[in-house]
Amino acid sequence: MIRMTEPSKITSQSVPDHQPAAGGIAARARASVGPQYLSGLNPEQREAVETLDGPVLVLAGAGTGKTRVLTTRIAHILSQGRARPSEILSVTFTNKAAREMKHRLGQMLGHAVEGMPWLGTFHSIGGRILRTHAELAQLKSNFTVLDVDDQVRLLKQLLQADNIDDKRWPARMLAGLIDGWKNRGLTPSQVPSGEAAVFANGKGGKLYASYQERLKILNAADFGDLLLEDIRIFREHPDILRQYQQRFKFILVDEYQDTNVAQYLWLRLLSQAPTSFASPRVRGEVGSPGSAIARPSDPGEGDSQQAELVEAAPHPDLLSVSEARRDPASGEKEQTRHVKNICCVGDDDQSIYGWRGAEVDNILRFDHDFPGAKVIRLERNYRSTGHILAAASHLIAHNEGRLGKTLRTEDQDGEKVTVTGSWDSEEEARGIGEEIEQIQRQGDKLNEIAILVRASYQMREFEDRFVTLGLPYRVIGGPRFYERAEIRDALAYLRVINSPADDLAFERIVNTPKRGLGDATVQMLHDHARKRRIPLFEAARAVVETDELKPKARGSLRDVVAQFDRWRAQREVTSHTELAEIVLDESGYTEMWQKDRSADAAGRLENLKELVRSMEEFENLQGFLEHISLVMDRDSGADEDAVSLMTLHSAKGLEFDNVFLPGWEEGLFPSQRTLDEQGRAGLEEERRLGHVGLTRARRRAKIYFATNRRIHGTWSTTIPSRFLDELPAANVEITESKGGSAWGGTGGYGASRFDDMEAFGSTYSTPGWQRAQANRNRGGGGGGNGGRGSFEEQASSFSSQSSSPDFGSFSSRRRGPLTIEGELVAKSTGTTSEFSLSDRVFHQKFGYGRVTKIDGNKLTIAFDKAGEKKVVDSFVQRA
DNA sequence: GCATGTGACATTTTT
DNA sequence: TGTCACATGC
Repeated sequence: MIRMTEPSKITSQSVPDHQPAAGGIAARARASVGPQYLSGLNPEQREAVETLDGPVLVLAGAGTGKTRVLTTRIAHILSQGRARPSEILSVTFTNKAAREMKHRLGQMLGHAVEGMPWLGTFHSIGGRILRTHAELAQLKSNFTVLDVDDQVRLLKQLLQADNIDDKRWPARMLAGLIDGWKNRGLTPSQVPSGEAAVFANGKGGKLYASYQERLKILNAADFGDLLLEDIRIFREHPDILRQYQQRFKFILVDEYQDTNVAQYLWLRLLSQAPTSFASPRVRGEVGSPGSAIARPSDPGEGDSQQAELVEAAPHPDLLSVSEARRDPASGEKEQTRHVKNICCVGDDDQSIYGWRGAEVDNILRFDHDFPGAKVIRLERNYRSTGHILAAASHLIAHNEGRLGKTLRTEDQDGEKVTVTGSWDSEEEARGIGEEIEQIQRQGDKLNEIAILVRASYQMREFEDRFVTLGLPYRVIGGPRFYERAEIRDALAYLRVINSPADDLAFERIVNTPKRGLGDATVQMLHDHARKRRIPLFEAARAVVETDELKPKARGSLRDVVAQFDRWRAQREVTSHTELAEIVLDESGYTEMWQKDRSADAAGRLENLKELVRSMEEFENLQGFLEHISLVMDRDSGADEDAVSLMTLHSAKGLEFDNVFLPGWEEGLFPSQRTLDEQGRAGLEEERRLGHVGLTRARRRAKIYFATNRRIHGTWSTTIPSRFLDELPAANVEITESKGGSAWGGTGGYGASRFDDMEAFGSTYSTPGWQRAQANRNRGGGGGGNGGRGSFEEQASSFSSQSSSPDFGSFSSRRRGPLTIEGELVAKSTGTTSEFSLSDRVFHQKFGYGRVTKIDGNKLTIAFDKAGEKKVVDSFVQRA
């Protein structure tokens, strides 16, 4: 799997990163919790583990064993007797990371993990703290955590109530703004008025305030509140803060580069050593809405933001904070004398969530925020071969705002990173498909192959291709489990049972499945509820006693109310899992999906079962609902051998032997939109994304760019990404597109295109091309003016030759047999298909259809919804 | 209240 | 191009 030059260290070093060492570390650690667990560490890792006192920043480059350091550090703290498990606060961003840490700790320590109650995500721990002190945030401890969808629906109602045109001012936008404010630690009164004014002609701030009010009435909190309300409580109740400060002897933070301001503040408050007296400083001195402060990296925007902030929001917290940030002498030293043992692990070069509020600044300024901090760099990479690492390092070196690390490996050079140009995105997909088959023939597992795209719309082409090839693939990412409609519906039923005041949940399911209770009815209920200041459910109960509704709706609504009353009664005598089954059944919800003929109905029913199954892990309905929105993960389902298809973002933290990186073109990657919106900072983040992509690869990294890409239906000509020029020539090899050669042969297209392929290879790094880029960057993407450089002129002349290079026009020019499809048929065609013409079939992705043509094991199927597709017969089943 | 048509719109997404 | 949200018509 991993080849390195020092065999003796290989196992000890790299195995825990990939699989449990058979009876190794875990067993030894259990036998005697001695220093054995330290033995496999390199000197830097060891230092990161053993430096227990004071603030520590571990800059852990990609593949340098960051999780290992974190878990070993915890083991070390415990084995040294410096703290009990319940005295260690250990936060991650994702449930996956938290689980991974628990798992590894379990291996090292046996059962001690059970006693690590404070290892979890920021939000789950924040939520836990908030539930403990809910009343201080005007909530009950059983408050509901709203997801984005609920959030938006709630905001929509507020907009309507305020007569704001939600076409012009979409609720989603407001949700984004509020989220952003919360990410920055700003309560409604703290939002700079300039910013609050950008929405709906100055109503933004007021809407934020009324949104918060509504949340309290609904006994609900959104994700942002889980941290922001903690911060507020900590600030307003120093005694409570002190309690936590005393409890947590050690704090560990994973992926520190991804923390936002709120998370920073939260950590910062908790990381101060408890003072014996209520500190008069706690309020003013701690914390900083850092993003409101100028980033050193983008002067223009930052300055104005800061000016605006200071001028517009003379909130004591903000002012003292910005001063503290700017002037290290102002009280900060004093304060940090009391900073306790906090260890943050992260990699500024992998900060790719700036657009979501992550502050690279947090990591860049760590030693400023925590003076006296020890900074330890992990630079030895145990993952990638030399060429890959060199390419990634060289690329990221073009960024200016970074702390700087030099990754090194003792691995061999391996294969060079390849860069391949294709005529268009279809050819790119064909070429990659072919290379994957080749890799597969060499005996590599499909599980060790990943395609990492910048934007999810790129996936489609690959999916189509893989479906025709019969190549198993899985898409990673997409909607999370609890975000799926069927799960949210089911949860809504349970929420209404658990908390009759949950109007959002009630509204969601009152007419799902359809019961003839449409907008008019719901509107009526709303009026009633508002007039009498009661929840919707109670309004419904009252309204069915009147004759305000038509008989049909009235009966229907009466049934709903009666059902919920019954279910609530049953709750006392039935287990929560059973209750869930009863509810889904009696409500007609399950039946609704059983009747549904669309392709994903079966999957939805499966998800519902999975939901009920997952409830067993919780003691009761209440406990389940409290955690569901925070800990429910999408199912990974990595058991079968398949190629992974995902965005660069979701690839962070993963690794594969073979990594394909398509779509390295200006506009797509780096994304034009990011460039437009974030300027240079955006470009650097895109570059980090490229760095993340490359460093996912262990043995092979392959980059692609196409000259023509279809974006939203129309073909447009693109130019290769500037990042290609930033790769080091010595570690990169320019290759030809395999997909292109499939047409090989004679005649106009194939030949000229092939020539052009070579032109790509040699042209994209010429001075002319460089100049073209420089012009483009300066000139801001106008139409085809002169002086653009040879490459694009060449490219656009191609596009005029073929205004629409779609599959049809190509295949009609095709001469010889097409090897890709030929091979496919030949491979498994010995068996004739078990299907016959006009058979009714079902396909996972396309749904139901009828077979219209049979060619060996290859079927042409006219799908009811998806139209005509060619599909390998093993992918469909009889309907 | 529901099915069908029409227009706007299109990154990345831990919790 | 394809999806999704809304509006119109039955």
